[in-house]
Amino acid sequence: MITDPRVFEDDHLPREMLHREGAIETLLRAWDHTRLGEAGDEVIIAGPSGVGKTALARHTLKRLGERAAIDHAHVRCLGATPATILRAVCQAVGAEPPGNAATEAIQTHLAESVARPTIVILDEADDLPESPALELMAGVPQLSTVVITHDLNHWLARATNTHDRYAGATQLTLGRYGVAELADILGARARAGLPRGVVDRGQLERIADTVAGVAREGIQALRAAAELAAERGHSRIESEDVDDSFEQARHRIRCANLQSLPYHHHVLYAILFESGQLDGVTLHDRYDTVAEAAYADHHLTPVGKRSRRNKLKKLIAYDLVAREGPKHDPTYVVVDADVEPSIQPLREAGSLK
DNA sequence: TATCCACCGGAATTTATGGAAG
DNA sequence: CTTCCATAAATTCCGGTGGATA
Repeated sequence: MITDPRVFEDDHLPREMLHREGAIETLLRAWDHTRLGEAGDEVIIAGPSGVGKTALARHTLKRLGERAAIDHAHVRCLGATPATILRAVCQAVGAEPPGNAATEAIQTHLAESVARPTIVILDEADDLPESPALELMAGVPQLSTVVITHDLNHWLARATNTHDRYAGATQLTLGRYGVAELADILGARARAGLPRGVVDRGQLERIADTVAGVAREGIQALRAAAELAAERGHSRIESEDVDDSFEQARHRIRCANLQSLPYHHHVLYAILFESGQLDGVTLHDRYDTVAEAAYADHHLTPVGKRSRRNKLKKLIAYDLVAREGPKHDPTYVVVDADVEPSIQPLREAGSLK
């Protein structure tokens, strides 16, 4: 049923950004100087997950690129070190620095390589305000940044070193879409990626309403509904397909999340999956008894308790595991029993008591 | 109520690894 | 070949927290 799968990819850029006209104008104004060869203003875009902060920045930058000579870079900053960020920018302007240059050497290298106005999108920049990366980039003429974060004030409050620079930035806060607005957006995706007439306006509005205006979720739900309809042999999307689309979309994300994690996480997940739920003490005990067998034919070795806590936290962040019960001694439970572990490290290590 | 204990999670430190320059 | 710089993962250290116990 899906005629163009790319339309539903997370990083797909639509030809038009519906209902963000004002924001686009604001951004273009902030970058007006680039047409004179100067650096643009600094920009901060804030708002909740999945409302199109990144898409807005990329889309507007693309438009700007059609009429001005600029370079741009898109850096995902989550967990990135200052050197990693500077390196990514270097790469975007076509000047790879030596593989292990000192951080300051990379900055010098970058300053020499930037030949025209350059705009750097610092995506997932919530942890960035304290980072030396900002100061280093501030020292490069013709370079300006777009900071993307969830909470504008929280970010500014922590930006001590570069506060002056960013306090004067163009600040944009995006909210969740209204039901009608998001339905428009979903309609555009449907026209681009689905056959005519397989979904109606009422269904789009229902999706938009259920996901509470979060575009990313809405788009994935629409895709899931189309896939379910195809599996069930429907010639168009039925309401039962919409019913099940949300769980299907979440399920897919969870499976992908689990697959993306390293082996240690899989061991912990498999242990939890075996029982469905465990308290912290039993979980650690179980890990200890099972560890040798689980890691036997693996180049990795079992990890200590502190590290297990971090893995567990990651599993929780990925919505694979939840903590329930009192804060003190909570129970860890598998969120989705249909997400199967990829390993069974426990078979040969005896059964549970 | 005061004290104790086990776990949580932030921060600093250690360890392993790898590329590049001298 | 050795040294320098960097990253990533894991461990150590430690203060905070909340339930249990005397």
